[in-house]
Amino acid sequence: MDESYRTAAGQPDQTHESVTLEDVARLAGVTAMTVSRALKRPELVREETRQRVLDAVRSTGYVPNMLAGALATNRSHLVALLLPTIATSIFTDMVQTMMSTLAASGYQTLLGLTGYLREREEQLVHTLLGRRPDAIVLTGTDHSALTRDRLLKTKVPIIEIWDLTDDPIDMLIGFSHEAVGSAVARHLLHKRYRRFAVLSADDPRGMRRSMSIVEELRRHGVENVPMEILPAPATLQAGREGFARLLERGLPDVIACSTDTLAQGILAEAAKRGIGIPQEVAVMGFGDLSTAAHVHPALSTVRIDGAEIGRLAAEALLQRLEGKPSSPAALRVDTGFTIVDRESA
Amino acid sequence: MDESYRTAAGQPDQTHESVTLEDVARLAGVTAMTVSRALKRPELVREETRQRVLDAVRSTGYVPNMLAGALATNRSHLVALLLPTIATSIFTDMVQTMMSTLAASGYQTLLGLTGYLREREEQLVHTLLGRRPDAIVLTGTDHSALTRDRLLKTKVPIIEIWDLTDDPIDMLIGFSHEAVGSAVARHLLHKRYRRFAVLSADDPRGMRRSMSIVEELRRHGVENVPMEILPAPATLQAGREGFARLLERGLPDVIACSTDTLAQGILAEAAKRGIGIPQEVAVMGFGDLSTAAHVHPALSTVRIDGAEIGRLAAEALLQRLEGKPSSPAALRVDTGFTIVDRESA
DNA sequence: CTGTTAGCGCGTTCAA
DNA sequence: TTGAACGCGCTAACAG
Repeated sequence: MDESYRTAAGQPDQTHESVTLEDVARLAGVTAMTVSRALKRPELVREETRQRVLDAVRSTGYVPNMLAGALATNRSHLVALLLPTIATSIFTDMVQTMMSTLAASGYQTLLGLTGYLREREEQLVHTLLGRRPDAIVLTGTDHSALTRDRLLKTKVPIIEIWDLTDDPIDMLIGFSHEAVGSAVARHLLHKRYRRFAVLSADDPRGMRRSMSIVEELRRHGVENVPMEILPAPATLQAGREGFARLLERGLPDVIACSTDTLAQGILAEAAKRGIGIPQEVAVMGFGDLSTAAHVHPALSTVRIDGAEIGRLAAEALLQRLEGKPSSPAALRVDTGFTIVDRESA
Repeated sequence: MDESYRTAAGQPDQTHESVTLEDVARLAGVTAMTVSRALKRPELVREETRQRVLDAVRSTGYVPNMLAGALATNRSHLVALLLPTIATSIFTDMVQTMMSTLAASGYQTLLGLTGYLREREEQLVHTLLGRRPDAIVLTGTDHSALTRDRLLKTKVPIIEIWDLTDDPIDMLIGFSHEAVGSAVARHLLHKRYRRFAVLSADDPRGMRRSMSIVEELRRHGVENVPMEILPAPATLQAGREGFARLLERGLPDVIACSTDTLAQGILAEAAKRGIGIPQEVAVMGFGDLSTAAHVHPALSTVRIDGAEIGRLAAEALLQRLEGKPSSPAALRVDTGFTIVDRESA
């Protein structure tokens, strides 16, 4: 009987073994409440008892249960971060900066990878909402209708980063991909290139940058710019393949890439084929400041400052979460970008 | 009175606005418990009531509060993943694979970045433990004494990945960095190079690979191998600088790098200086399968399969968390590595 | 098949 | 300065 009853539990015996406030309290000869205060509001507890409590904490190895804490206070100290992928270096600087800034204020980051898929993002938003994050960070501004709805209803602070739009869900920090594209086009025209080509990964923002290049060129009378599109995320190998395909359509003066990684792929394939970069073909990239800074001496590129986006986003969230009740105005920041020419670098 | 009472709350009015089981239950004309069952164990609920419940869920926009659920069941469905950094591509494949495998079984990932710092890891382990994760994944096997202690006491399943050791905390999936180093050395000797150099980032495992190269070379009679060490994480720029410094000590036949990124830095600097790779200097890298697969046609490299590590780790965890109570034996897997020569590729 | 009771661990809110 | 009672939202266990 006893035997069968014990095994009836089914799940492995996850004995609730963890030390609780109560355990610490008993050892310190106080109430759970006092222990809680000693840890969170030390100034409310007499020095002596506080010491007894801290000793008890140490000797028991007590670790506060944030699940319970979050449930009781309705503050999870969790920030949900939705990112397309970490397979490309483009976001790494932003992520590192945002995470460490948040961590410094006691917030942890719950990461969700969308793979540039809106349905995935939709599902992730739903699941992550279950953790009751104190804030949500979304990459991009293009979401499913359902996602937007859910998010607009929530009172959770939301930041969309890495893009601009006229109707953000809440806060917004990013830059215009159309502006990047046309700036690239004008830069290349200014440098007197004649025969252009575009190599793009098919992620939404990369495509917008690329299309914007094409359109700006057209506005300046350049038609029929060859363009190759490869599946996201952009990889070295994709860059090599794309370059090979572009070559079949003739050697251009310059190739504009949606990302530095593709540009580097071109460098690799060019080395293999003995094509001189930038003598025979110039290459232009796009990327995060820290990774792009020294990409390759033969490369020009568009730099964006991922770290700044991460820092601004984290600070805006913290302001909203911990700041004074004075209604925090809607935030909208254009972080801009910089064109770095290999010759001027 | 009423007025002052309301503002006395201090914190911004985080009105507990979220829909609860109770709300749904009321609408569906059942108990909270029935709603819970309808969602988690549908087979225990009559089809008709189940439908009523689901309708109520939809019309209220109910999202289960996993904080409360976790507290009640002592299962958080959270996996803590401690990683040195995401600034290098070396871990990305592992992370993606692990996260998606876990996500498929309803587990979310809590990321902690240690920056290769043991104190940081120690602190992160402490904080993350507060979330009561169902499992913990650590990168590497070298932890502070305190971290080890804490982790050994916990009953939470733990996996150390990306390395091997004789006394793992719990489960272990990785490969030997000493073996990588000596294999690289033998490979290069076999290819008849004479003048060697080593370029390494100063992260612990990278250093072990590099030192192992040097030692194996010494065992074969090659002494005084020049070695440059750069701060972690490895970047393109670090590779360029390191290469420049190595050149000051004379041009070697081959340079072995602790990471592909450094190797690519060498390629960039070599291109700038007009040094032919691999004609004048051969370069050897090290990296994750998917990113290293097509690094550069001029590069040889050591491939490790990050995706496999991620998959194995996730599956081992799931097995332990959801598997049959049959005591899950200690797990230890050597995932090995492959040397890929540019000529044989 | 459904409801009731109790408790997960913590913090808010009073009272002492 | 400290304690007692209660509730956060959910689910295990048992009763019906």
